[in-house]
Amino acid sequence: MLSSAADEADVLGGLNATFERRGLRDHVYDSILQLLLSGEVPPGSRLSIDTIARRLTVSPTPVREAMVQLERTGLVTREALKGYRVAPPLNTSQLAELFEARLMLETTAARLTTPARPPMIDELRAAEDQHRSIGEAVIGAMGSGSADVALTAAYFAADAAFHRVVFRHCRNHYIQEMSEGLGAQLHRMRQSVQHGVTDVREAIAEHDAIVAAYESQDAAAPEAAMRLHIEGVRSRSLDIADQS
Amino acid sequence: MLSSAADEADVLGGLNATFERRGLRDHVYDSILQLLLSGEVPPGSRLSIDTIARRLTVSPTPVREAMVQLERTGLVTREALKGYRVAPPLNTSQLAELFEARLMLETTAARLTTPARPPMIDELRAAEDQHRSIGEAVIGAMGSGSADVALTAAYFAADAAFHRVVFRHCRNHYIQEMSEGLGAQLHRMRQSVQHGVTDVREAIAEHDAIVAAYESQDAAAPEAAMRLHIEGVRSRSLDIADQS
DNA sequence: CATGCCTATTTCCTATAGGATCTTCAATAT
DNA sequence: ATATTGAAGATCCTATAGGAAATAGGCATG
Repeated sequence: MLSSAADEADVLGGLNATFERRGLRDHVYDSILQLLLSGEVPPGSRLSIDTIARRLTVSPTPVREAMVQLERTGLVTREALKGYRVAPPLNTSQLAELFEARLMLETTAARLTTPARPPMIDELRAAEDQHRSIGEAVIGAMGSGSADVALTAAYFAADAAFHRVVFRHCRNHYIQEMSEGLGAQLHRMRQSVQHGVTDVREAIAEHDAIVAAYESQDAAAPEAAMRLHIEGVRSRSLDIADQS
Repeated sequence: MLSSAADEADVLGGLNATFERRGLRDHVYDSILQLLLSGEVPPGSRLSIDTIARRLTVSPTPVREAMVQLERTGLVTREALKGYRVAPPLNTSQLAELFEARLMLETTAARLTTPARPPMIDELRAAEDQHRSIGEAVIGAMGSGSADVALTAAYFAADAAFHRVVFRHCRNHYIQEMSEGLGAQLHRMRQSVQHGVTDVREAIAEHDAIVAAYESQDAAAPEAAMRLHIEGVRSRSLDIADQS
């Protein structure tokens, strides 16, 4: 994500290091988002405006604006005159709705990217290689019994990157935006499930099937492969959710 | 402690119906939204924070929060240190993307509401009656050559209400939210096309076909009818857009 | 002992003020 | 005549202060 900024720094020799014209509001937004996605704050916790402002050494106004932005993503809830709270975890029915929406988005994106252009297949294959290598590391760590937080986070990031390749190439800003909107909810789900990742082998196999479907020149194959993958993730996740 | 509050609400019935505690921010949001949807402000106009604040006799802070909220809907654009502007009109490719996304949402919603429960069909039929009556008034006004702004606004509202019935009954908050997000963009499109409404007869016929499809007990019929409708709206709108 | 009421503190919400930045417009040099 | 430069005005952005509401705790009462 920082690669473009790093490239500029290489060319310009780090001249305009602090020339970002992004306003203080966006930095505050990133900080709070990172705090929420890290999972350090349990759901239902109060997010005091000026407490956050003091910890970031800014005034409450930009914090308030970042909160409005976060409210629309669904990560925080707001009650008038009572402040903001971390959104409660998703229940089973909300989880089902989330997967239904994701199934719609991913299958549509797969259909819109068929037939696939060569650069997309290259990117997809590279993303899957990354996903597979990290996934095998996760499997190795599972054998030793240690649940590495950073490793699972990297795994989820690689998985998300794989799917993002498809959305990026479907050339539809609205669908892409909807997908990113669901991304935050997905992260919220993973926190609530919390038992780590248990379906690495299945995910790798299904991703490989998706890549193969794009290469097969069959017009209906990518959408079908993507549907199988999302439905597989859904059934596996709902099983885990039912156990708890 | 929570049970007592619920009991009190039951006992008191609908006594405190209009005591919404909605903060000043939401009122400002509604005001600016109405201003934008009215079409009085041309695209690209600057939306000065404190000018709006003075006209609404509030402080700039709630206006700023409402702007953040509007920015995420795509109705206004923000440039750091340069302020907010009314979003520019949609070009042809954006229009195509918008209809592609809408096609995905509406067909999915139609599929999720099949088979239809009786109350939904009743609501749908009532919404279509409303749409038809207003549509016939629009046709009559077109014959006399007068383009009534309020009448066309009512027509678009009736059309949106018809589609909203389906989304409300598909029981998926995420899809419903996405649909409402596209609603603002749709309104923006209608302003840019601006030539009034020219496909009233086609829209009424296609809506009737949708209702008939729900009544037919054919599991695939509603989605197909909805697809035909959206594709019809798309081709008619893109034709108009190409002419201009 | 349980319940309702009252007060104090914390927090949110709005308003106002000052510093930094962009835009506009006029003047000047080429 | 055109492009550049400079300053004035307006606007945005951030910080601080005060009023209003909610929460927590203590106290009186049935």
